[in-house]
Amino acid sequence: MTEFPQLGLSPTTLQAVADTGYTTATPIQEQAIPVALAGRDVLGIAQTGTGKTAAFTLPLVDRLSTGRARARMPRAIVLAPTRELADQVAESFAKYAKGTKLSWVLLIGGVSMGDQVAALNKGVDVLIATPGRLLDLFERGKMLLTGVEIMVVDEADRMLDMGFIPDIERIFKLTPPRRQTLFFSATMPPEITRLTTAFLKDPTRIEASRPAMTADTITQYIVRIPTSDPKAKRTALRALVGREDVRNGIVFCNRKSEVDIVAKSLKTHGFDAAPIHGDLDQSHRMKTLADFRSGALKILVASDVAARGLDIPDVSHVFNYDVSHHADDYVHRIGRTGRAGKLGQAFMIVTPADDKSLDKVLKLIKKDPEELVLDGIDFAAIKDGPRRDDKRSGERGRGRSRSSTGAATPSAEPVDIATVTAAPSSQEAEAPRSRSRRKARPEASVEVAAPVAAAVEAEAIVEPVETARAPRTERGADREPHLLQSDRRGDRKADKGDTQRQGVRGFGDDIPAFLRRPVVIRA
DNA sequence: AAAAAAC
Repeated sequence: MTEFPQLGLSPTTLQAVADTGYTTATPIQEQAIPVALAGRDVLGIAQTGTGKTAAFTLPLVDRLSTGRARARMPRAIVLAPTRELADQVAESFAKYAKGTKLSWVLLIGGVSMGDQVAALNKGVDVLIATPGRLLDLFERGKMLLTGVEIMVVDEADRMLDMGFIPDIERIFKLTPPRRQTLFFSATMPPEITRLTTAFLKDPTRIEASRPAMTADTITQYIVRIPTSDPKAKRTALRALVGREDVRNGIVFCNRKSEVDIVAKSLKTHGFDAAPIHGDLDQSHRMKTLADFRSGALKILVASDVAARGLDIPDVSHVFNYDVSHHADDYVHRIGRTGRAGKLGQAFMIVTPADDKSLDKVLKLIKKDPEELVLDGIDFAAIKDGPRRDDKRSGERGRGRSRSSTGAATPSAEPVDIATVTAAPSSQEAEAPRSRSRRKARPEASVEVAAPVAAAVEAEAIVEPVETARAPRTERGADREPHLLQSDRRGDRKADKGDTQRQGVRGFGDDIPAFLRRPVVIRA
């Protein structure tokens, strides 16, 4: 048990810590803070919930508080994989840099650049950033990174998953080699090891005592249902959420479209729920998360954007509406509950189609969660019941379905107070032959107006020639403007109508016949 | 089978 005052932090920083109410350092803090204060590199193998953020924020604040930033010359960078995590780090700065003159700015995408640029111009000590926006601003000449004294990389293995490693590498190279680096990752796959050997100097390796694969504070349950029909799954979910005493809970889905549908279904049935995923605009994401944190929102329906790292101290329930395809995602998801010594419960709805994924999860967690049986739901009736018109649009997993989801009418689905009882063991309920999910949507083929599709084709055809003449820049800003405007997202809609008249760009009046034919792209 | 991240 180490108390914060023993770690060598300055009185100002210690005061800020005291104000938060923390007195005892976590193992990762206890080990990393003295090393970081001494100016040495740290390689921290630790997951969220171990106090990692404070482990780098505190020494960062302490070491930077003596100097002052110049315009466009930040002194430190903290990189995080998602916008929400970056924001979380910024909150940590707000707490711990309180008594200092340090300034910081959150550089993330999805929000206007104006304030970010203004802060850079004025001079800001710490950039807390996602890689894309940081590089974007750098390329626009908004800052120099030659004055960076400390660089922090958080959740490096997740950055790897997300394909950020080249960006991280690039940012490393833009900062001076003599900088101090604090590098954190929950796991150390080879690619991450390569990065650390290339960019860290004689780092002190610190391993936070590996928390058990899943914490003992989390009780896990499996809820098997006999069909993977989305409507049946939603019914099961609502029954489950309804019978639990949910103070606040997160429902995880595998797809963004499903997140929307499930959130809507819960709302329609009177639950206080809201969706969060990467297609929602950033201010909306932030507000939803803030509401959930403050308790103003009870149920967060989320994609895996919220699976890792988010630190919400007191989540009572996690519901896995879908089984994660990657077992480690499951561990991260349920890790949103049972935090800070609190008790949590995690449920996973399992359909016959999930066998493979479930096996992987069970193998990883090395536990055998108790099985619950949802009584009182007639799954066969849901599946085979009278087909309503809007049902199909609800299942049209592509684009926005106009007429809401099958769940729009409360009476449509036999919901209600299904009772849940512990099952003796394996359950005999045989799965009615589950209609193959993907086949059930011929709508998934999309008819595309000829010129648009043609433009898409045209890229493939013309590109080699263009490339030979003048290599494109990586980031797309300087693409040949006369060719393919239409594959840029924002332009697509506009072009659809226009190109009909204009023909296909780049072909003048001589459009090959095959480009004029309607094209069907299969999903 | 997916999600995330820049305009």
